[in-house]
Amino acid sequence: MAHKYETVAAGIRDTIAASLRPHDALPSERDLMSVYGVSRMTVRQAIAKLVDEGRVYNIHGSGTYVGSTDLFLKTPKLTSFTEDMMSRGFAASSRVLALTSVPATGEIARSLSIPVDSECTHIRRLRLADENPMAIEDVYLPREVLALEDFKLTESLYSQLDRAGHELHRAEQEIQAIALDDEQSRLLGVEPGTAALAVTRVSSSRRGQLIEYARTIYRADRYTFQLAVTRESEK
Amino acid sequence: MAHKYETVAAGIRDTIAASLRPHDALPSERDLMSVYGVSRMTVRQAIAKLVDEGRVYNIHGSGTYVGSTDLFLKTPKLTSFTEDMMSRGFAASSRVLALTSVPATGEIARSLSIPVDSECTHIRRLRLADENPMAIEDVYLPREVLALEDFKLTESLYSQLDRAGHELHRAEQEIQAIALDDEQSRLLGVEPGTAALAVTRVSSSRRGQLIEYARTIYRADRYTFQLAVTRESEK
DNA sequence: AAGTGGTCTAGACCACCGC
DNA sequence: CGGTGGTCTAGACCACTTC
Repeated sequence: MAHKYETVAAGIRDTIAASLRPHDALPSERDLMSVYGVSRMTVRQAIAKLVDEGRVYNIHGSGTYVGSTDLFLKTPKLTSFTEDMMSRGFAASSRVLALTSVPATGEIARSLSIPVDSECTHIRRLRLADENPMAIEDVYLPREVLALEDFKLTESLYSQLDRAGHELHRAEQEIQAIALDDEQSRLLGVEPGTAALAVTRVSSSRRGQLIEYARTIYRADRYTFQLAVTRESEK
Repeated sequence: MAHKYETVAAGIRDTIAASLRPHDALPSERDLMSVYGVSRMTVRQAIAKLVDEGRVYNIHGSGTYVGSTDLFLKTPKLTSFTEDMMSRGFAASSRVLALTSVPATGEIARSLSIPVDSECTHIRRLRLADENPMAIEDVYLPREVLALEDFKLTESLYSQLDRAGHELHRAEQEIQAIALDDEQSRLLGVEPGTAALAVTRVSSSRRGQLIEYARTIYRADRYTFQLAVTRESEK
């Protein structure tokens, strides 16, 4: 536990779990200062982290309160399919359908800011959750990021990118509803024309370098997208 | 402009717009202190706000940099349909399809933590963007929150809730892909069986009181959901 | 009026990056 | 090694809620 505010945040989490119920008030920030022997700013940083996690909320002038247990979703994070399935309680696996080098189409080139027809590594996988088809995933990477011959089937894509110095940090996603074509429905094991969720993602490194263009098509009956939002209290 | 950090943030925004390009470095925090005549914490608070907006990013030990212009989506906020359409460049309007008092179904009662069959105000509207059908919206409110006879067709639902002391603050949304049934497709002006996006939302006040259960069905060809995510740098 | 969270100051030291 | 952002202190005053 490196930083003090993390220690404080962990302590508050434990207090909540042990003795507080939703909408109960936390001790005041000044009380927490003396309890943990830290300055007020450190307490506030700890509380800010808990707010970000959705565990507590503030009311100016009144106090800090425990959030409702049922509304406990935090803002979604950039995750791999495997991580996403784990958090949903499934075991992830996959079948590689294609592993090729392809020229970038207009859409992919524009999204990754690379020239049209420049070489990309394309990985198409059928993604399974508890051995059942869940999604079809197409990932495109500029050859400079990961060359086809360097990709290892046995290691997760993200850890290979990490090792190559292309750690992902941020992504923009677009979520659409589509109707499955014949091939997609066959792979996912549903009727052609069935509705499905399509998530298009462009991921970048901390430095803003565009790394990955991915499109994932999920079975609508097995996958939904969840998301907590707050009202922008514009100032 | 009440607070200093907002003034600083606005100043930095202007600087970026006037003279910086993506991935250019901002002045260091210590420089910004003297430029704006504020303490370091105030500078950091301003930068934190800009990071939240997706305009800049930090690299520890190196500097603060301007974000890519094209990836400029912030995390989605809790908005009314009208606000959402405005931000997408459409003029919103609506046609009320139904305005009734109904007993809460199991799903709605569970979501709002009220007894099954307790009375709810139900508002069903066809939502239009630039006069074209965009979505069908069903909103359910506990009678205690807003009684049927108190609802005014001429005023936005959210401002009525505000006045009644039920200001919305947070919501959880679930996004699904569905196939439209006959009635839905007729209202939206598309073929039956077409894929559509369904967003189910449970909204609560700052105090955690559950206020609103809403389900909105969007035409998939006119509406997509956009969302920026970051990788959880777990510590 | 008392107590709460929100903003702000003027310092300090640490962890990391790049030369 | 110098400069950067990240953490932290010990105060202060302000804005808001509650009684």
